[in-house]
Amino acid sequence: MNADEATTRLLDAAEREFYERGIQSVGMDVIRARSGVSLKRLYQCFPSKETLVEAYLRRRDERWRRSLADHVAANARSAQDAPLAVFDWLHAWFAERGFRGCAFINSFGELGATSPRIAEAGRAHKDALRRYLRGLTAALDVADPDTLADQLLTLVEGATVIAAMSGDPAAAHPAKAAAATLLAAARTPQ
Amino acid sequence: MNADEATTRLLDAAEREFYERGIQSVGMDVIRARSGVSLKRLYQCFPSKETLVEAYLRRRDERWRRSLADHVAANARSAQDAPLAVFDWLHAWFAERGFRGCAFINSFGELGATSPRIAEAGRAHKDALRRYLRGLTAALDVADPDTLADQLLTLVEGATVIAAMSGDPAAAHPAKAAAATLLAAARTPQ
DNA sequence: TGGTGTGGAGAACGATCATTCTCTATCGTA
DNA sequence: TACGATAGAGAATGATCGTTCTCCACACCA
Repeated sequence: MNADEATTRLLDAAEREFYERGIQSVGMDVIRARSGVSLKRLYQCFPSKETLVEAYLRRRDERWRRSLADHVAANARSAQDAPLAVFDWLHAWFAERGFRGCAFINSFGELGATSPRIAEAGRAHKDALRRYLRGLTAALDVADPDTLADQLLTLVEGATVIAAMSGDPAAAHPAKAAAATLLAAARTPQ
Repeated sequence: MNADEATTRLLDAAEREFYERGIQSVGMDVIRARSGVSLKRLYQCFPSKETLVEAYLRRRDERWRRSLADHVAANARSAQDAPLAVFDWLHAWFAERGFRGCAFINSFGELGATSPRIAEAGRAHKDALRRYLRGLTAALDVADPDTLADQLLTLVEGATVIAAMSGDPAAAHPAKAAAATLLAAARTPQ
């Protein structure tokens, strides 16, 4: 097995285990066992657990945002419809087997106070998501697209937290309805 | 020192340390040192770390919700204003020194998959908050107060997560503005 | 064929942690 | 004052974890 394949297998195992059970609950030996990569190779690819966690978060960030953007690009019928498609994608995500909330919120709560690198990875993810939503609202004819994007971001995060803790994917519905109301109100200022 | 005082000091130390640094990052010896309660007494009051964590969460739940309800009761000028007062209280909370997000979201992400009791404490907190918000929206003349309460809950959770990760208390502002828009729209169905 | 380096398996190390145990001192009571 | 129970300090225990080290097998090259 070459170093590239080992890296991929390590990140796959890390994502599965860390996301499912939390970071501190998963030892490096579990990563070794689930990836089939020896400990020596593991520490060649990632010199510490923290670097492995950071790499897991950064890869997940990219994949998560690409999946969201792809869905919105493929399913939104208009620029006005795009922000609502975000919540359809969220609902599907919430309903996935093994959904356990936002990996960045979870790892931030667990290690944000201890590890600046993990805290920063979480901030980077949220910033990128905010930029994406601003891109969607900038295409609309509304007075304050940035504030609207911040409101949508608030709904996205809130729905994710509620879906995770309640275990009910329907948490996406009030969020989508709220987003629709905000969009309509932003289009027709009093 | 009697058992009651020991319990109080233990819960005080637990809340300070667990909230600030996360649960798994704080050992029982730290709780002993910061509370001034001996290990023997500690384990008489709480037979395991998990029971201490659960007690910390339940006490924090009550205090947090009472503080919110007191603020809203004291500052809301009308039933229509009450939901917005929630976000003023949130903003003040976000600006507190040592604010580090919602203790229940954090502990859920850290240990929800491992400890059913901690997961349940988080659900209980969110359910109680939802009931409180439903109480506020039930007093309004709106078509669907329960859905409105769920939307407010989504905004509350989202603002809390964003404020924690960004470190910026201003996350309360777009949430409050969104709440105002939703309230106005609920009062005047098209 | 012999030497060298790489990789894997897993033992070893050192630290930390939850929990329990030991020893000693203190205190209320007769 | 003498005794029995209780409490505190902190050592001990047993487990886990991140990380490193040892040992051996195998492949590549002269």
